[in-house]
Amino acid sequence: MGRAPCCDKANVKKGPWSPEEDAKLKAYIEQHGTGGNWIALPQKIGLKRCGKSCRLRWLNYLRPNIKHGGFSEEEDDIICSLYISIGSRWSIIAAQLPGRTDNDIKNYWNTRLKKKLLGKQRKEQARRSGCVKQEIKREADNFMIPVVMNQTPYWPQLPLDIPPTSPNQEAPLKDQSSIKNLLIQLGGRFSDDHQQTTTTTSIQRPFDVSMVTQDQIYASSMSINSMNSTPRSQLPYTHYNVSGAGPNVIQGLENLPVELSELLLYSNEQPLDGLESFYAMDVNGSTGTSSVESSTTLGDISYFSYPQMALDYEACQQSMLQHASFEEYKYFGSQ
DNA sequence: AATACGCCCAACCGCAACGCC
DNA sequence: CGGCGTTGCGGTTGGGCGTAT
Repeated sequence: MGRAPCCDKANVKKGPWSPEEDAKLKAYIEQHGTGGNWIALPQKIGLKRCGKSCRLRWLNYLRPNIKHGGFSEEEDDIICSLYISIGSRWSIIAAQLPGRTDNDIKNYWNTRLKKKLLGKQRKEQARRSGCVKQEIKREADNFMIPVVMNQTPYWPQLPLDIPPTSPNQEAPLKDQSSIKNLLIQLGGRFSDDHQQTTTTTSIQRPFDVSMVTQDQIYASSMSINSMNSTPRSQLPYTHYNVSGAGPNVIQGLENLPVELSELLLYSNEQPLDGLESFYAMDVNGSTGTSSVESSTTLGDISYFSYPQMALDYEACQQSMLQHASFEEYKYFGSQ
């Protein structure tokens, strides 16, 4: 027997809301609030709607100061940057964009931004010759990669020495610098924040797993997960170096179509529109290539020797791995 | 003009977290 | 501490609309 439905599905209206329904709901909430009980609300006001549906309608459409469409370049920047850092945590991303709803951002990402970014990647990819793919595969053999657990690629969530996140850090980020701070904690760097970033992060990667205890890894994992309402996998992760370890394939990606794997490997090679503020810098502190929008040539994967950039690369890979669907592969990877 | 196709977005669904008893 | 109801979240769906053929 399954869970009891939240409402009598046979007796609720579904589909688009009428202006009358909107008016009823809006008037009631503006006057009385939600009463802390969405389930009971539709009955109170005589709406044949599920409580969840009322809540969604209010939050996504009727609530004051909601903006629809017309995303600015700055908003694009923020969405892209946060997505690369934390993935599809739409509610968190929406919290940084006043007037935007998670649903709106999710739709915007899925229908436009993602295509914009991946489309650019594909263009760049197509521009490059097949021999370049060979090159990056060879270089990838020297990349520190995560162990596959239960056949599911598990990419590290965070730098090991990020300080524990305080509850205060869950407060909404009100401005670009706050967002930068968040991204810095997550491994990003910005061209105009050299001094700050070099002091707030001191990532040592690739690292020797033998020097890190499982407890440390787990504690770090938990600290970053604490930023999010829903902790992700809490499995400890382990790195090992596959240099000279046989198959010419990245562990953890072998179950993915090779084109997708390559797309992931390409994912930080060229500038992406809307990410201008999300820069990495090299060890000399000069503004330059970023993990996300690196201009690093394929033959030059020196960013692996730059700890920060290796981290950014991982973040990008992780994000792509976790969120690239097979449909994307079919669409982008087969063209 | 008719039809097919693709895009966009509002809304739904299922699940996990949360909170109360 | 466990059960249950509610809330919040992210993925998915389906219909409207614009564009291409």
